[in-house]
Amino acid sequence: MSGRPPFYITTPIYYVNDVPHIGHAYTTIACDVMARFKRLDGFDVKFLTGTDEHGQKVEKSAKAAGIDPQAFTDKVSQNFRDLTGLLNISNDDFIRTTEPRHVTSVQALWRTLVENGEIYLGSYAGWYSVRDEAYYGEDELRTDDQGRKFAPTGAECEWVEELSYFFRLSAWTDRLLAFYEANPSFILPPGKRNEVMSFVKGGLKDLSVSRTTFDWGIPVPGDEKHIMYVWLDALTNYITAIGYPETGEGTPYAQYWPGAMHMVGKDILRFHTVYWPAFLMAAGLQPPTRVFAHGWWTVEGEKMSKSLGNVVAPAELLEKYGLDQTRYFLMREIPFGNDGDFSRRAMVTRINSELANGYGNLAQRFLSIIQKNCGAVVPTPGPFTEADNALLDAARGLLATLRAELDVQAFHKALDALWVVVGDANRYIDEQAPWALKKTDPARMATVLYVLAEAVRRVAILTQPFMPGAMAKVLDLLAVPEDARDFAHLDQALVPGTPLPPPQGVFPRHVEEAEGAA
RNA sequence: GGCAGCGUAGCUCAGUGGUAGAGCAGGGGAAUCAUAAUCCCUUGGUCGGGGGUUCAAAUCCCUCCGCUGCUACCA
Repeated sequence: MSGRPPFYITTPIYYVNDVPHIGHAYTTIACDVMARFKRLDGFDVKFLTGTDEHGQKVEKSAKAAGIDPQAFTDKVSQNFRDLTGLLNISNDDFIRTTEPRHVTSVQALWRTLVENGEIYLGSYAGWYSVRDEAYYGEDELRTDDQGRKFAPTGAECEWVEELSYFFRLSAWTDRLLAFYEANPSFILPPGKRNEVMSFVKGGLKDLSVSRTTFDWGIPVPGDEKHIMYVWLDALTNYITAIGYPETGEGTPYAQYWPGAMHMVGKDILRFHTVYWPAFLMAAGLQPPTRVFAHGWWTVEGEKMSKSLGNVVAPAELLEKYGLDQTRYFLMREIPFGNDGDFSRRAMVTRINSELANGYGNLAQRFLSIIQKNCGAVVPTPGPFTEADNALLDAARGLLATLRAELDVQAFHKALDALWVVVGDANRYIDEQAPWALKKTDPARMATVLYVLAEAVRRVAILTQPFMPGAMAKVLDLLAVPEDARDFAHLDQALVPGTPLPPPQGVFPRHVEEAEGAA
């Protein structure tokens, strides 16, 4: 227990049947930036990611691979665990829906819902596509000359009737709308909130929450022929990880819930903003605080797809462009929440123009003057001029700006604000021209270099959430102690006389190698 | 079809009533500490078309064209 305010952030649990791609990396990196920012800002952070491992598709894939589902998921889940290492993700936990703690949690939630009269046994009938794992409405289907029915996806459908448990979602329409009204920033960005609200306003039907057509899932307590609906299973991971069903005082649940923020792709927005709050409220629990739906990346202007063969593997990017560069690009290139395009050209432009030329070169130029002319120690400043204070004030103002931007997940704006100060610093060094002061006024030169070092120290501390590796290097170059790199130490200025190591490039320029038209 | 949104400089976008903006790209210049990086100046738009309200519209209203999202159990 600590007095620090709690902050709980989650990625979706990734479906193990997928191969990790840039989209997974994007979601996870965004969460990592939030988590690191909040930690540096003094919050007690819990950051969760993991894998979703149940369902008919997994069962089939396992069968196709000739192994049992558990062995199969053990194997593929590791792909996502590896991804967190690759991306330097600071998650505190990695949950798998096949873990005992999760089975316990989901079954407890189920029992509570049953006790509360929110679940009843009914029967579900409709046109079902095995391939799509989905039911379709009569009006959606196409009938061929032999009377066979086909889904819009082209998959053949069959009439299926099965016993199923239902969740009384219809009863929650008004209470959900009231919840959205009372919590305007529950769903971000605002456009998505409107979509969800208009969907709910259209009225909700009860939701089938169990299946009997396959086995790979969590059994319904007391009626084990039934497997729980995948979303009831999957969504519950967010409270499993904080110890549900233990919710009493002093538990992680009591500490972190309901102050949770779920980061999701726009495709799974409804499950998180309609079903999930309804499940929770029906169980007498509170909905989370924030669900943010981000957009999708295209690649060189085209939709990413297996058939096009243009799926971008995270490892490939990291190898080619570097980890922090990739993290920076993904957070900077498009307004968070919008769709955007990933292009090699844009990537290289940002790396060279903003990282290498803008930031890296700035550090290199004043650090090398210090190295050569100030005895390789933090210079001793004299009185500050108006120009000095202007730059320092700009750097001092960043914390408030970043807090406000990250409060609504505006990562691109946060980076933009940081780079405004980088630009200020580049103008400042040109205007002050310390290389000229070297001969005319060494004391003034020392002041200018000190001001630059201080400004860059602040910028570097605040940029850590986005590029932890590179910023650690910058802070090393400024000899900032490792325990003085959180936001509480922003006002702890550099100490004149502190020895500085020889400067090293932090962001190398990216030079395209000659290569084929790949 | 219904609901919502978008269409502003070559590209990506900001700007929601008061003489059109940023970054990148293009052109010219300065400087030389630095990763041939930086800084300054600059070319460029009848703000999708048309109509209306207003002293004044990219900004409000109507209409047309084009594009996008959502429209339930498709990870």
